[in-house]
Amino acid sequence: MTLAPRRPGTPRGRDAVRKGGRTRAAILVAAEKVFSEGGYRAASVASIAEAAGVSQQGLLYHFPSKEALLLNLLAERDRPADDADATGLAVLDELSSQFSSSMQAPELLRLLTIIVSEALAEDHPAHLYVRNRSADVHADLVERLGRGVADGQIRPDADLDIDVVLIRALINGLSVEWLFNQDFDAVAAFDRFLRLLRDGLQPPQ
Amino acid sequence: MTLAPRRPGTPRGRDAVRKGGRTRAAILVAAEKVFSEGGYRAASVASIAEAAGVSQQGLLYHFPSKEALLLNLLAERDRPADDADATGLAVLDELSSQFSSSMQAPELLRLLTIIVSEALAEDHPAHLYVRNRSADVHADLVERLGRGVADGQIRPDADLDIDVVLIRALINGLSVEWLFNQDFDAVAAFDRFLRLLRDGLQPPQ
DNA sequence: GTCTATATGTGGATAGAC
DNA sequence: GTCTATCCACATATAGAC
Repeated sequence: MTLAPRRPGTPRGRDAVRKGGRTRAAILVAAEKVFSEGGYRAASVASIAEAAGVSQQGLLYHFPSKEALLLNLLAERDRPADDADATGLAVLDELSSQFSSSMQAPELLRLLTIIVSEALAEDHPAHLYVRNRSADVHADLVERLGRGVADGQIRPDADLDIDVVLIRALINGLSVEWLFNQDFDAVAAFDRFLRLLRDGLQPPQ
Repeated sequence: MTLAPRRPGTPRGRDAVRKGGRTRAAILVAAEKVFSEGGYRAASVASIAEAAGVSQQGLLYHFPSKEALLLNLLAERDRPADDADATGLAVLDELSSQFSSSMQAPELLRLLTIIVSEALAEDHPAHLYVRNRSADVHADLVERLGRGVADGQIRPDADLDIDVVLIRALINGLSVEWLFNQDFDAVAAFDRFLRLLRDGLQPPQ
């Protein structure tokens, strides 16, 4: 629908194309779908191209390699929640609602969950990405929970590093379990854990 | 070293070969190693054969396909602990020591952990295996914990299905975390969780 | 920007000799 | 039981036309 002429390669100044154009967006949608089915290795560039409605080489014009496609996809979809700013025990409530939200986008959840385990291999294209992402999330949670120690909401002898590992491990493990078998209430299970943890964090009265 | 003649295909009656011969055993050892690195899909039959010291076709004489190799490996290595017979809250202590033991065999732990997520895909050769194995473990834990309800050790309103999901999800999640980064004490983290859970299971005094 | 054609590699599995 | 030789499907990526 663009009537004015435009030189190839020129960045276009309209909303619809602000992030790189229709085709590129369609490829990312297709990549999310196909990568989420069986991870990076099981997916082929051709199948993603087909799902996006372009040829394989049309795809490779926008992303120079399969690896670059995955990394761009992660950078674009795996955004940290920008409203994650609770501190102290309120972090636990925030985690509950974030977990609940993540299950409203099962395809993205499945993509991220599968990639984490697949990326255990050091030669996996997302190995460093997952490692850094985990470390960032960990440090952020420890820091924000830690502010609850300062104001006496959390007992001073709490080992927040261990508890944050528990939180992150459980989110990952429950996601796997839920992706395998959706007839249990993963949010209720997570909330059960958060109650147990809260009881363990509160100072003795 | 077998001096007596032996017809091909005849089952041999000696200890060293009770389970199928040296070559077969060497192939299973190699398969455990290679599959544990990056899962089923990333492994090639040729690389397993090379690690076992046979040709690819020598391997395929013993296992008719890559898929059969994985399934045989799982059937042979993923044995349930035969001394898992605790009941009530003692199940939690048993789980702690089982988890600790599993980390003494990091290669097997890595194999099993990676396969679980990889097998989320319905066309994965181990999909049904993992599904059934999880269900069996789940039912067994619920049953043995449940006997603690009968004798008043565990509060009668406990939701053991949810708590067993937490246990299994956490074991998987902590395994992933530990395989990524071995400089934290995964057993201490698991024990911390088990203490929280125990406090939540005990009847109000 | 998107395509056809193709280079190049690697995978799993079969046939048949020894 | 183990090997060599080979087949065939499929994968990623490049070259170049339009």
